[in-house]
Amino acid sequence: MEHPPFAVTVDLVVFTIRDNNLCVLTVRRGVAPFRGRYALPGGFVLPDEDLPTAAARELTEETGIGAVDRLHLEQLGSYGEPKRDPRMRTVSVAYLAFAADLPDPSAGTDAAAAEWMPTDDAAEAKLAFDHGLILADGLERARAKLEYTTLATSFCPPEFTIGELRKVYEVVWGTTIDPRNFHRKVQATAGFVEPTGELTSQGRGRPAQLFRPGTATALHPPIERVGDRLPS
Amino acid sequence: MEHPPFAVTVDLVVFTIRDNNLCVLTVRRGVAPFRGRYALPGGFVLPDEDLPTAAARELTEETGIGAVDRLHLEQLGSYGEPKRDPRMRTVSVAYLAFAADLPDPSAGTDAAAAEWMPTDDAAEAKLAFDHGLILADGLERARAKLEYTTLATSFCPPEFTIGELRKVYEVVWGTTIDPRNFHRKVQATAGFVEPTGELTSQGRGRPAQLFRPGTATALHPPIERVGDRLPS
DNA sequence: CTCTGTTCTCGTCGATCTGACGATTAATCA
DNA sequence: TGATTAATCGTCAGATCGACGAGAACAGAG
Repeated sequence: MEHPPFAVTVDLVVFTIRDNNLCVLTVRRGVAPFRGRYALPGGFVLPDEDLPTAAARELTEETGIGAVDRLHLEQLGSYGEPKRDPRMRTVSVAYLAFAADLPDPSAGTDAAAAEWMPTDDAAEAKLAFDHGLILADGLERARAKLEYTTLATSFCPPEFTIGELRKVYEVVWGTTIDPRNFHRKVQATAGFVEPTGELTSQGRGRPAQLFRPGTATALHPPIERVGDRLPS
Repeated sequence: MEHPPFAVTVDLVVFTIRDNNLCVLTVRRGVAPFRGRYALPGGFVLPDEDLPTAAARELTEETGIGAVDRLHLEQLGSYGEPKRDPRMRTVSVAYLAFAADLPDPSAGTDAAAAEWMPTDDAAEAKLAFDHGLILADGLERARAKLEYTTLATSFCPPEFTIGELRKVYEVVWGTTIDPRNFHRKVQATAGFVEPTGELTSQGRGRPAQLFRPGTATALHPPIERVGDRLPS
């Protein structure tokens, strides 16, 4: 039994929240196949490169997002359907990333093709290859992760209010959450957030306390994903 | 940018429970590298084969376990560290499977090298390649899955008692669980188990009701993984 | 046959958590 | 100044959980 040659790629599902919308990072393809269609950023793994390294490199190359920024990166899964790429047999290892709101990737970098697209639009845009499936899997993973981990803080700036953190849950889940119960829950979970001792001075309404991410990574007990689903 | 050639393999972490022990399916390698060492079953993906198909095929070829048997199969993750296989650059897609107690794979099949090994022994046996890492990831995934899914029934025969189901949790988690609270919890979760209406006639103690797996796949709320950790 | 040990099954009780929601505080906006 | 908005603190009833008591129904020992 020989070992048939495969091409191995990494693809990235990078989420952020912009303007109260969950957005995914996309690139417009300049070459066939799927020329002109939107796709997830990604590319071939180099001969001497680890998979997470390849994911980080492709992200930087195509979008200018560097390791400098606070970024969560985890493996999502692999996709190897024989005809997923009409050119050759490929297996793609998908990675999932959560990013705080970042400057437009198209400004000032060599990756002018990259842009943030609301996930609703991306679902309708018929992404290239099987990237629509990968995006759907990433979305479900992201929603599930908010339930039992502290990763929602990855969507926030270094210092944030509990209201901003709640907005993350509401945007990703497409629900509304009672501010009072959420506030109680977050405060009661040791290590979720740490107070900085300072207050916000902007926006309307009563000023809010500022918090930093805490040291905990898991939520016990989790934050249940229920509530009124918004029409979207 | 070219596409460097990779070999793509599937590796399988197959768990079952034998004699009150969580066991993993292993094969003894007959060729270099790692000749004579134990490894997870697996092999190369064929040119026109989907990844889950390759996993199922390798499982049948190497162990005789067919699709006939009740078996849960899910993707665990991919491993592509450049030097994980000294022969060539490979990426392995690992799959995780839960099986009910099955006959010895070495009996009557062409896969005489396969055997069930207690996970504790496997952790000490220094598996070939990075299979020790893959096993550890599979073990953690399996333990987590029992918390919030109904997959514990995959370890049971088609009809089982609540006591047998509880034993699955105890063995996989290495804990003891209060039989009365577990009984209440399982009964209160709609769709977890369905009564067959019959009783067991074997074993000591009061006969127990027999159950089938229900239609639910997720547990809301989950069964918390706490309790007295056994020394093991 | 009786006793003992084992396992299944049903219940109770207090602590904790949750969802719904009232009320106050402190800012901005008209 | 009054309306609006958002943050924060409390209250309360219902659900759930862990710890544990108690009875039921079997097998095996003496």
